[in-house]
Amino acid sequence: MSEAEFLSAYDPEAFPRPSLAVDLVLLGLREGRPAVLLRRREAHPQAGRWALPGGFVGIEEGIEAAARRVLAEKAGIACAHLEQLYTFGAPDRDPRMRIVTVAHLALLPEDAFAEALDRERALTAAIVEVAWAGEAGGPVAALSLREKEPLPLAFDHAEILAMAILRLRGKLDWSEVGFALLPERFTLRQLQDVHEGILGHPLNKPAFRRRMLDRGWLEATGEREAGASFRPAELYRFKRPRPSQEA
Amino acid sequence: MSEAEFLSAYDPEAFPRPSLAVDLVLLGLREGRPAVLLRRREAHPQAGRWALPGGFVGIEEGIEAAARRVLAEKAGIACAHLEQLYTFGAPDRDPRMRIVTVAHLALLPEDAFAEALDRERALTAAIVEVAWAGEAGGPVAALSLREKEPLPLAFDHAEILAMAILRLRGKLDWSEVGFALLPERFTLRQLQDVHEGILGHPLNKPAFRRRMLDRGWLEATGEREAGASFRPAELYRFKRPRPSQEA
DNA sequence: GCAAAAGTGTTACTTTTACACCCATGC
DNA sequence: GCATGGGTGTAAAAGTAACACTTTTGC
Repeated sequence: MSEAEFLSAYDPEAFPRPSLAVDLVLLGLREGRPAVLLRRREAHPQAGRWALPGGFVGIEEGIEAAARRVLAEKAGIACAHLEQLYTFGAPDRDPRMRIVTVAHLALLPEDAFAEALDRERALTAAIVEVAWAGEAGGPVAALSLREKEPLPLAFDHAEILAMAILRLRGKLDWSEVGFALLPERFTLRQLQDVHEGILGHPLNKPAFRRRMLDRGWLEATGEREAGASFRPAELYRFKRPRPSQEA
Repeated sequence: MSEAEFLSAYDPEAFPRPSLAVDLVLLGLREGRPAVLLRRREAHPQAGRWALPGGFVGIEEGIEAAARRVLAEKAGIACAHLEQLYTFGAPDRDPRMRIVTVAHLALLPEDAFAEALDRERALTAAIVEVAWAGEAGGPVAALSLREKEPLPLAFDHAEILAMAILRLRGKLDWSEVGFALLPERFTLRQLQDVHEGILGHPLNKPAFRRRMLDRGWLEATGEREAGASFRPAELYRFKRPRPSQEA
């Protein structure tokens, strides 16, 4: 039997299959704390609970493509840092049917976060309250912006959110993800605010400055921040390092 | 409409779905280098190429459960360190049909690796040749044990293998995964061999010893290695740290 | 005693941390 | 000139790397 013959004889419907979805943790910073964009579920199941934006993966659609489509359709965002987080597939995670979801983490600078919140009326921002320090892991809660009341999350989305925070904390200071939460030009103080917001604790200023500058990621623009009643800070730009070179 | 009514009206067959599989990178060390267990594909597609052991996820089966089942069925291994790696779902990764696979990394101590290789005649060991240093990333090759000839890998399995190495290198020295590649009792030299094999470069002995001992992961057993014609090394045991405590 | 590898002490070096201070700007 | 936050110098501390050396075993 040739490969072509084999393929034509193959029955792709032989076994029942789970549905495949993507869910997005749309993460930004608000009031110096991590924040997510959530949708209130109007339909069953779990009507009234808050869910991460998500959608099914099309039969001819790549997984990242599906995530980008959801990003565009549900949040109106054309481009953002997007990475695969983890795949959640407990048989009972959704009562409708077996749905396996590939969770993704999308990082939004403060203005993109605010824009999406303005534009998409279905989305609500929630502060992410992290009850643990460092990379210990554990539960997180989503709090409403104003009343700071907990918003109950749908399905296993609290777990997904917790993993997003864990991942981000883990790679923040050795990778370049931090810049995805900043506008194109930013001050070192803004960069430090991002790190402090994600890590959940204050950092030493001179040490932080030097670490960042020594990484070779930053390029001074020569421009300065405007509108402050004190010494204006220099604006930096993220300089993508040369592709790769190692010994 | 109540939640119960909604659920009974829901049609789970509304859209075509991808098939969902798990693939396992069964990683061990052989001749001081990383090695994987592969199956030669006898059937189309890609007959003659070498594939990671894998299988479909049952409709009522959790993803990790499926990975453990494949571990048991295809490698005869009841228990090993197993972690989810990444989900691969390019639409054309398998010519039969759309198959999305959740790749996993399983770590086998040297004897478990050898046992699985002996027991399961369908499995072949291959040395993983890593062409890059550190965590630069890039292509890897699978070489036959004896002739050191490259074994062509099926589908996107070379990519999966590369990601397994990348992941392992990345977390080797701050996490406890290294111990998953060792028997219950081991010498510091064996531990160093594991690290050197995975990282692909030699390490300084006193520095390595002290780092490991200072981590608080090791417990001296008081016993000593036997059968050497030189000073026998102390045997240590991995001591799981207290669950978690942070400031 | 010799060979081989285990295991340790010391020094030098690099990176990180902390504190203090100076600088530039708007009011 | 004063308040405010930006930015830098210096010194202490911690962690890492390298080397030389001692120890213990089988033959």
